[in-house]
Amino acid sequence: MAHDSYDPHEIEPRWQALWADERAFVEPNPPPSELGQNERSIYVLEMLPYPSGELHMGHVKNYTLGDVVAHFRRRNGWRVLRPMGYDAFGLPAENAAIKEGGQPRAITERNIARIREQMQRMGWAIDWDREISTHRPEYYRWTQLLFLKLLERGLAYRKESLQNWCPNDQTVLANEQVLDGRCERCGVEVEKRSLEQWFFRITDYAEALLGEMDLLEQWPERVLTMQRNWIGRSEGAEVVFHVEGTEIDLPVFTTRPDTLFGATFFVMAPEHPLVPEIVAGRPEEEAVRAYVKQAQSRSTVEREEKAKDGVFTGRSVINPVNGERIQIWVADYVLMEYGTGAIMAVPAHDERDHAFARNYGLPIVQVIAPREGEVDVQSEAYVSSSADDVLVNSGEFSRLPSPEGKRSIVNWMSAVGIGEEKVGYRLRDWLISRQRYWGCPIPIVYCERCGIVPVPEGDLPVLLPEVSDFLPKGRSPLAAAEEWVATKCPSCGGEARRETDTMDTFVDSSWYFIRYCDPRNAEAPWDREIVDHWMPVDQYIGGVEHAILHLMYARFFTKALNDLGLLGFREPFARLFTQGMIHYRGAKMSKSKGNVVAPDEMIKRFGADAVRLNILFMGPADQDAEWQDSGVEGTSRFLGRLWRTVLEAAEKPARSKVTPLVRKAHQTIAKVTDDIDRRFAFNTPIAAVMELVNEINRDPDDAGVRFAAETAVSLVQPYAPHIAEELWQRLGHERLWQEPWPTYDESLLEQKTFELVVQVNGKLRDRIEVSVKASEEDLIELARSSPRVTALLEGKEVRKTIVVPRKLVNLVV
RNA sequence: GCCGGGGUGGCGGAAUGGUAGACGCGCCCGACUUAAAAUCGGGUGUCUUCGGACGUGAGGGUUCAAGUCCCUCCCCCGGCACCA
Repeated sequence: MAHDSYDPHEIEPRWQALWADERAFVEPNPPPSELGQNERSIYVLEMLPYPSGELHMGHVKNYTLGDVVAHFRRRNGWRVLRPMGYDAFGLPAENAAIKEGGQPRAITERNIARIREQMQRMGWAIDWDREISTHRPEYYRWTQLLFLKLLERGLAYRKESLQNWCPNDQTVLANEQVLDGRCERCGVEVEKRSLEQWFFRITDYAEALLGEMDLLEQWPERVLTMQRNWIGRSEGAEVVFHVEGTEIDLPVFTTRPDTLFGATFFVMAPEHPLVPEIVAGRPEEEAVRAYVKQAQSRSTVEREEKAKDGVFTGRSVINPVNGERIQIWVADYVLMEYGTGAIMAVPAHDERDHAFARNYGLPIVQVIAPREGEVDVQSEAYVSSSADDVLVNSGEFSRLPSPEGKRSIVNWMSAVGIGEEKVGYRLRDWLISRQRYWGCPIPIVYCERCGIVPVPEGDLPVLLPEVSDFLPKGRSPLAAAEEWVATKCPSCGGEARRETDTMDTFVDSSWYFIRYCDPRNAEAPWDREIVDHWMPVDQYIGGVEHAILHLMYARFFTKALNDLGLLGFREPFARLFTQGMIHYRGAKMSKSKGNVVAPDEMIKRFGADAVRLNILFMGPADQDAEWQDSGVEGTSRFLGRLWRTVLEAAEKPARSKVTPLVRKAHQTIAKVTDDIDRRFAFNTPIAAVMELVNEINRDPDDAGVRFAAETAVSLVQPYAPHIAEELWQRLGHERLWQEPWPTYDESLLEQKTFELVVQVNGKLRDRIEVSVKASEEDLIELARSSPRVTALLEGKEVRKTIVVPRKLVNLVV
């Protein structure tokens, strides 16, 4: 009988409408009496999308992965929280407003409408009742409240310091947003500017961010490594050097206290605040001032590339371990941002100090020696962290092994009060101020009398006013909104001005996963009981590009909110899966490279199911993958084959006979279930279902055809839900999304016979079809009597026989 | 330099220490068709004297048996790096 042919464009919208009608994927919060009973509840979350007008392949991969997990869990009897929203503040909308005119708000709303529609066309099983967007007052009101909570606890603060400034985007950037001295967004080289800005004290959490990685057993190693690198913990000591002839003490941080006796000079960063005081009134003052000025005009990149230079200050410090006078220099190879902005220089054992010493003829004294052999520290620094090294020229500490030397010197220093153990971090506090318009206003007022005054919680939200000019001018466009800026001090009622900077958008996305649990709460950012019911997120899925930025900020927020008593957990994301990127024509698929394949185009041609199937069939989801133009054609062709195969099978009666096809179906259930659940592999289940369908076509008269076809449809549902529902219905059933996940019968996993592999000396010599009931002795006998084997055994003695039941026999001669 | 992840046909990739290359793409042959598309069937690692031999970045090792475990090395990708 002839069937209609597979038409995704007819099927897909119909089922999407039905899912919406029947509220198929809406998961309301449990009633208060059931909060906390969450054994069969799971929170599946994918990273919050930025709503550009266009869905891209990265989104398709991300949300289809989540979709498979969500469907799989739901059909296995779990309550699944799977929300969606938009990371809607940010520069692109503002830049679009500058370019095309209009308000960022309107542009953003338009883009959200478009991307939502595209997502709905993908058929993702999302609870749209929980939709949020970070740019709406109902959301950012609470972002502001959380800022105030952090402020109250001393975790938000304002300070003046040298910051990364992007001259293109006309705003400061957090350290995390600078790559190789360039703006992570636009690629322009960043400058240094001294500005007063708002920070979050993430460095207070450096230890927790490292230590509590234990709670993240399921995170990919590479992400943890990146975060560890970023935090950059190093153990050492802080040692105080006294500046001769002044009242000034200068502390330095060193990881090598065992080299203290080798400190032959001292270096301060050009930006060190005490440099002017040290040289004031001295003959060297002019030269030092000139050097500092020159250093400040050089970019970070320039500083690194040039030879190490510096200038003598005319002053000396006293080396506290041996009382020796050593010269103080100012040099820009010492960074103000790390440690104390000053170092003790040990040229014998540090390459940088060595280069500097050679340039200026400063003394080089060896204090570390290998246990055996000689090194010439005059020609090259001896940099080694070997436990076999010993101290030399170090007074009473000489001849101690290096690790012991470290300990002894630190102990002695803390006893006499000149130094102590100290841990240093590379991590800096998170700079959150942005001199841009389209972001969450910082709820702060500046009053001449009262200073920095937080906006009272009851006055939130501080609404973002509409302005007409978004062109960046080095200060926030909000500063031009005079009526908005001028306000009354909440504390004294006098004249005051609002903070005009907005928050980094990473603040918005550092707590959205919490809001999803209780998205319509108008009294508070969330109800803790509800949040503790769903959170932490059981399975988080997203791009590896957020390994440091978003994932570290969100971890910090969660810990801080936990310390504030607002949450009952320390880590936001229990399990993390990072997907690989999509490449096309040799480069990462991206708008800026001009090599995007629009999912929308693909849907128009092949339907959402084929696109979904293809993106996961491409390869292991955690690896980067090259987009193949012919790929979707392949999966589309498979869906056509599935369609025809199932419709033919639908005409056959259901029988309960155990046939080879029934066994194959059970094997496929086992394989698909294990792959999705335990291995988190999404490409191989598709191959397994393809195999099953091929098998059905190979033997369409097998009595198990109908069962096998139903199994194939059921197993493919998380990947291709539209065609699966349609076929399920045509097979005479109701709603497949509500159908329990198929189970397999362990006893049917084995075929009646198997192919016995016969090896001689480990080499494949023959394959024999054998009943699974054959005993070991039978197998050996069969193997030995194979004609191809007897020829090889001729005149030889079998020394050893290995039998792997139901697999192979290996005869060793 | 340090840390992490990789390296398998023409391509994407598959393989709890047990048949290397499942599944798909591409290509070749055939069927259907006036023809084409679609679809269906068959073939497709390399070499071969058609018996086989060789083959998972290179070289060693463990094992009855290694893509898989161990050692040495090469290459590619990512992170960190003037961080004291």
